[in-house]
Amino acid sequence: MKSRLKSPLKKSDVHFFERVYEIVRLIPPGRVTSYRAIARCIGSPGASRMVGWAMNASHSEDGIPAHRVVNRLGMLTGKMHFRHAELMQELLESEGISVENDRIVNFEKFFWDPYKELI
DNA sequence: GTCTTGACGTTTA
DNA sequence: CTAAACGCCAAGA
Repeated sequence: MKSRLKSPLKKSDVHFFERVYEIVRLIPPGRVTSYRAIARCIGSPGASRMVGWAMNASHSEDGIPAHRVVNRLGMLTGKMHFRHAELMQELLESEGISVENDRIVNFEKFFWDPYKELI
């Protein structure tokens, strides 16, 4: 078996978007995670931008809680891509997460790491 | 094949 | 704190 330090699957088997969606769907309500954590769980730690890109393409998908994905600082950088700019914050607050200045309060407390949870 | 685009992250000034 | 420059990597043109 050849060394595959990055992707555990062959290139033809890799469905980057689907993997992102699969993980995002598993984020529990009231919890959040970061683009980098998802990318790292997939096996491409440096593909955090792609995770965000996958979210951009997730509008046609169903059941994707994109509001639970923020950047490493807990900032709602992607709120502008929702139907309304404030929808992301509203969804988070409806799940008990406080947001101030586009940043999640006590981000570490609500952070959900798929790499740890999906062992 | 090349080139551009990004809901990111890190570093530097 | 802001601003800019890189690096990163998958997808589309």
